Amino acid sequence: MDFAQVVLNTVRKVPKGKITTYKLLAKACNKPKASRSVGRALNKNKCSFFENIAKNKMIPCHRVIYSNGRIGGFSKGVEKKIVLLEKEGVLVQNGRVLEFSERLYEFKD
DNA sequence: AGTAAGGCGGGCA
DNA sequence: GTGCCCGCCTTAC
Repeated sequence: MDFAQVVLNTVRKVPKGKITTYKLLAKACNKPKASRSVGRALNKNKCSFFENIAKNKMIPCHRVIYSNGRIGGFSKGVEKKIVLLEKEGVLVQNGRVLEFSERLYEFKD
C-alpha cells in the first residue's frame, strides 16, 4: 500500500461534519513528520470532490485543513471547499473553521 | 497578537 | 540516484 493510498483511505474515515488536519493525517499514517507529503498525496490523487464522487472515491479533502484552524491552499479553490464545508455543517469564516478544535476528528483508532 | 524563517518527508522530473 | 517541488508544521522574532 502506497503512502498516498493510506492517506486517502484515512481521509475517507473522517465522518461528515467533522474535519482533520494534515498533521493528524500524517500521524495516522505512522509518519508524523510527513505532513507535507500528506497534502501532496491528496493533490496527486486529484481530490476534486466532484471527480472523486464520479470515481466513487469520495475523498473529502476539503475536510482537511491546517493545524492552526486555517484552510489550506488546496487547488486554488479554497472558497469552493468552504462552501462544501458549510454544506456539511462546518462553518467557515475568513478562511478559518469555526469551532475547529471541537470539530477536529482525531484518528484515535 | 501576526509574520518570518527553518526543517522534515514523500512525490515526481 | 539526485534534486526540486509542495495543499505543512513548528519555533523564533
